[in-house]
Amino acid sequence: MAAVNLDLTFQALADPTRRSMVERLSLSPASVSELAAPYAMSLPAIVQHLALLEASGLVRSEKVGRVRTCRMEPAALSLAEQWFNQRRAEAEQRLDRLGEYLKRFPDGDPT
Amino acid sequence: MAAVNLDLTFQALADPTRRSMVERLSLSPASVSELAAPYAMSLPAIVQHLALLEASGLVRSEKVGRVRTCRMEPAALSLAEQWFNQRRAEAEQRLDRLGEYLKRFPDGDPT
DNA sequence: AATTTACTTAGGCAATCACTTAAGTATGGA
DNA sequence: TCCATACTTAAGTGATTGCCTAAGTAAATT
Repeated sequence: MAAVNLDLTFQALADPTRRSMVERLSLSPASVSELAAPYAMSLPAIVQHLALLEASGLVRSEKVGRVRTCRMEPAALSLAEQWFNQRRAEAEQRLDRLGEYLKRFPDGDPT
Repeated sequence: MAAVNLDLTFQALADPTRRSMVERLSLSPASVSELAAPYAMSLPAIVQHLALLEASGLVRSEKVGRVRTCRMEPAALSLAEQWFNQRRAEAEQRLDRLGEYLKRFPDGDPT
């Protein structure tokens, strides 16, 4: 099972190159060279980005012959999504409590 | 208007201290000292984390007297959420196309 | 067997990060 | 007016990041 951890996931997504690699792989799997093609940087640089994406669990890859094929691991994305959903839920709870309060004391502070 | 940018947002969320500060502020606004209280690190370190959270647009703060009060800026969170939704939508489209394909050629490759 | 393709490994380098301590500056209370 | 509170500014340090070039290795292709 891939290591899924929010630190590494958000870290991986913080870089525009890596985020755009994720966008590419969300469409379909690709080889390292295909993945590298759109970027001006060296292949080793791309492979380093890929290593971070794999460390975060967002991407997995396997080598067949001399070609390494990379694909998304959707579970890692959904872990991050859950974190956002929790924050949103808390914010909404807070607004609900405020709403209740205002319903009971429409003119402001009860003191 | 706060600068909202995915690089800075994910960068901000990649650090466990900052993420936990966001979790705290999702519950209610807090002063800098309140925000700093749970952590072992120095106040300047906390203020630096806060600066990054503000740079990302996730948090906004204002100073009244000698107290700076920090609160969440929900719009910045939802920008990041949208990015995840788009990735998920793409992954689902891909699976839909695969499903269509399998419906037409249930025994595999048509060649 | 020689060459090309597709990565992989190793090392280096400048910039940024996550802290630190020390020394400020306002503000508010006794 | 003195003192504590709530930050704020500045400067330094070691570790990590995001690249690079150069030199591998191993699997096809010719």
